[in-house]
Parts: sequence; structure tokens; C-alpha cells
Amino acid sequence: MSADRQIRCGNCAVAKLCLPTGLSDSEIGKMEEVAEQKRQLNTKEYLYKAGDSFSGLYAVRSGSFKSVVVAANGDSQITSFTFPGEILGLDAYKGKSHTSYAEALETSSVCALPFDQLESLAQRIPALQRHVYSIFSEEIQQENEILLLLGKRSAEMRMAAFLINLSSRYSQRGYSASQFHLSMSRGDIANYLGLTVETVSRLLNRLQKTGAISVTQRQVEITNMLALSELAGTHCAIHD
Amino acid sequence: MSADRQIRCGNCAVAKLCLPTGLSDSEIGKMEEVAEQKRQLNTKEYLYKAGDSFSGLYAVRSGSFKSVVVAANGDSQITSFTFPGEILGLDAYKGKSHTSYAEALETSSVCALPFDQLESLAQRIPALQRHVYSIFSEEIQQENEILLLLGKRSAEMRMAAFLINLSSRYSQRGYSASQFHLSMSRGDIANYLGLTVETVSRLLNRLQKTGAISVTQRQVEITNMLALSELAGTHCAIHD
DNA sequence: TTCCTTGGTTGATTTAAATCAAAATCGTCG
DNA sequence: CGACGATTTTGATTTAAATCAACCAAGGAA
Repeated sequence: MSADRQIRCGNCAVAKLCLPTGLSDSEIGKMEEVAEQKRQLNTKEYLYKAGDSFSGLYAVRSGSFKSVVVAANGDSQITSFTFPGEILGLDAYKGKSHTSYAEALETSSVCALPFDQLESLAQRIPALQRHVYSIFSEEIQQENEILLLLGKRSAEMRMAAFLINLSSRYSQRGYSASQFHLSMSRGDIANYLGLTVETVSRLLNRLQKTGAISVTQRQVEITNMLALSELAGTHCAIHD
Repeated sequence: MSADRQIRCGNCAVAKLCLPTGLSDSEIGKMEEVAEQKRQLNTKEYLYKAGDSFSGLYAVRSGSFKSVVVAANGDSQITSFTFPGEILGLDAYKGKSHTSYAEALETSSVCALPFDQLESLAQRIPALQRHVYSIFSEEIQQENEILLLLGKRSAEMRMAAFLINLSSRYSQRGYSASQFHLSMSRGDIANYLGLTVETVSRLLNRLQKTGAISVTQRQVEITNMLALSELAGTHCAIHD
């Protein structure tokens, strides 16, 4: 357990994403006391399952996850993919148990942030408090965007928007915006976008034929970002 | 301004929904100091518009609202309907400006909760702090449910689930679970459910023909709740 | 009253994406 | 290595819901 706590937020690669800016060294030290290193997770391992009691939030250090809600009749919907520096488990605070499960898409590691400790630390560090609110608020914003995608967009627009979203998140993390590896299966993409695997496969093919992207298995290269964003309909239409 | 502050949470009909339980009288008093009465809004008036700077949250006292995100190309998606006792404006904390607009669906009134004051009060009243987290967390849970609806459900299932959702929210507020008035237009319902007006109209008609509901203009009566929930697919399928 | 406008319904037709079906490719494990 | 299962692709067919097109009813304004 003591070994588990060897967390150094100060030199963590993703701290700039999961910690508020402008914390003093001593405040970072307090944060490090709260954060616990969780075990590494292998592909398909669960970080938590639906119904698990809520203990706190998780900050992804490496790898990636999918969050899935399951309906009474068994069918499920991926509500988000989570990358390093992003936070998991926000749905569970109310009701004190998880309403979704989180599954590792590849070998991944997380920091556990026990909520009671985070809460009392945030009580004393206003910047942290505000950061916690920001995290919640950002999650809501993101879900609003997906709602827009699922409610109003064609299959092709969804696919294009999805790739652009991934691209910008990778580049935020210092990776290439134009070349990246999909950690999720075609089935996962389909589920997330409210489509079928077949449609996803065909769409990737079509986007490749039009020259917007180039796909080899799970390796994606965006070869024409402008074309892709026009397909996504995310650029401003008022220009002619 | 002084008149505007005549808020009495202590005897507000919806306080049990928007305040945490178990606050002392003096704590309720503090809350009343923070809450400002906002003007009444008429149908189609905006509580806030996209881009408005974030000042705080709003608790609906009476009436109802729709929250709408607008895409770059102009099309819009209703992300939620909000009823008395529920909270509006959660998307805006991060970034300090609203990413959606909120429009009154009927004559409505709200309490404004300036976030900086709410924040510092919550800092001193842990129960309130936890309540604020709960509100955020619940919002995320609700959006997850709609995501499931939009991603995986047929038009009929969406419609049935929508009516059941409204029914349970009305009954929570002490109104009839089986008879209620829709404050939103067919177009709003269609937009929210990712359908067209025509489809919504046809579906309501079909549900009426099967005997699950009875509709006259915006007045709805659920005549067979079991049938409706079977159509919604929300009941547990493991029973035969 | 009559003319508009807005909201809602109904019917015919089209189409995007699902479904059904099969083959190809990949990964991994004995 | 070969074989089995899982994932992905490709093709043919179906279908649920969108689109297109009238039409109707309820208010408001003139």
C-alpha cells in the first residue's frame, strides 16, 4: 500500500491536464498524498463495473478506456472514450454507485482520487475546488456535443467528427494530430456513434477513397483535414 | 434589487428538490441570502443565450425550459427539458460562458444562484457542497440515458421512454403521473428525440391507437403504463 | 370578418443505414 | 506451424424513418 502511493504529480506528464494550473509545491504535495496509484489494467479489464460503490474519481495516466451504460434489456451504449489526463467516474457521485462500467481498451494505468479526501482538500484549496467543478462542467459539455452528433448528424458526419475529435485530443497530449492509433475496435466506434460495424467499415473505406484519410487496420492518418472537417460540418457555414 | 432578494427557500415548494436535506434554519437563511429572484420569463424568452458569460446556476421555481446547443452550421439539438426544482446552466462553468441557450417553454420563474457566492457558501456548508456535486453528477447520468436513447432505440421506444420520463418527473413534483400537459411543441419533442415532427405526430397517433395513451393537443393521458413501458423497453427483459 | 402565421396531421415516396449473409483477415494459443 | 475464434470487410436486400407535399385548425392582426 505504501508502495502504491508513490505518486509524483509534480513530474507527471499529464498533470497539466488533470491538475489546476498555479498550484504551489506544497499544494501539489497535498494532492500527491491524496492520489493513490491504482494497479495497471490490461486490455478488457474493468476499472469499475456498474453497481460498484462509488469511492472516487480516476485520472487516466496512460492507455485509454471506454465508459458504457447498460440498459435494462441488456443493450449498451458507450458514452465516452477516456484518454490520459482525463477523468473517469463522474457519473457515480449521486447515488454513490456507478451507473456505467469502465473498461481498459489497452494496457492502462490510473490514479485513484478517493472522493472524500479530494473533497476535503478541495475545501481548503479553492483553485482545486474550481478545477473539480470544471471537470464536471466539461464532461457535460462533451456529452452535449455527442448528443448533437447522435441527434442530428448523418453517419458520415458522425464518423468525420469522431476522427477530428480524436485528432485534437491526441495533439493536445503532444501526439501527432494527423497520425494515430485507434485503441477501440470498429464495434466500439459503431456503438459510440449509434451505427453498425458494417457502416463504420464502409465509411472508413469511403473516407479513404475520397482522400480525406488513410486507414490500415487501426492506424489512421488524416490526409486532408479540411475535407474531413467539411464532411463533419463543424466549420462555419457562413462564408459564401 | 432589495425587493428582488425576497427569496424564502424555507417555504419554497421545490426546495426539497433543489436544496440538500437536513440543513439547519440558519443554513437555509444563508442560502436565501445567496439566491436572487430573477424576473419572470414569458414563453420564448431566453434565460441565457449561447456565449453569455457565466454568472451562476438557475433553479427553476415554476414553468419549464428547454436547453439547446447550436452547431457551427446552425442546426440545433435540445439537450434537456427542465422542470421546477431542477437546475440550469451547468454546462457553462468551464470556459465561463454558456455553450447552450435556455428558453422558457411557458411563463416561468427562476432563482439565480451566483456561482461565486454559492461556491463560498458551499465551502462552509459541506452538505451543500456535496449537493452541488450531486447536481452535476445527476446531470451527467441523465445525459447518459439520453445517449442510450438516441444511440440504440427505435423511434417508438424513444417516444415511449420520453413520456414515461415526463410522467415520473411530474409525479415527483406532486402532479398526476398519468395526466399532464406538454409544455413543449411536437417540434421540440422531435428535436430532442432525434426524430422529425411528422414521425412524432404519427407515433403519438399510433400509441393512442394501441391504447397506451390518449392525446388531445398537448394534453396527454397515459392509459396503460405497463404497455408503454414495454414499448420503451425499460423493464427487465429477463422474465420468461 | 378575412387574411396570415404557426403548429400539427396525414399520405405518398425516397433513401440512408440496418440487416442478412458470406468471405477475408488477424491474432493467439496449443 | 495450423486452427480456431474474433474482428473486419464486402455485397445484396430490406426497412424504418426522412423527405416531400398537401392539408387542417387555431390564434392574432388588420
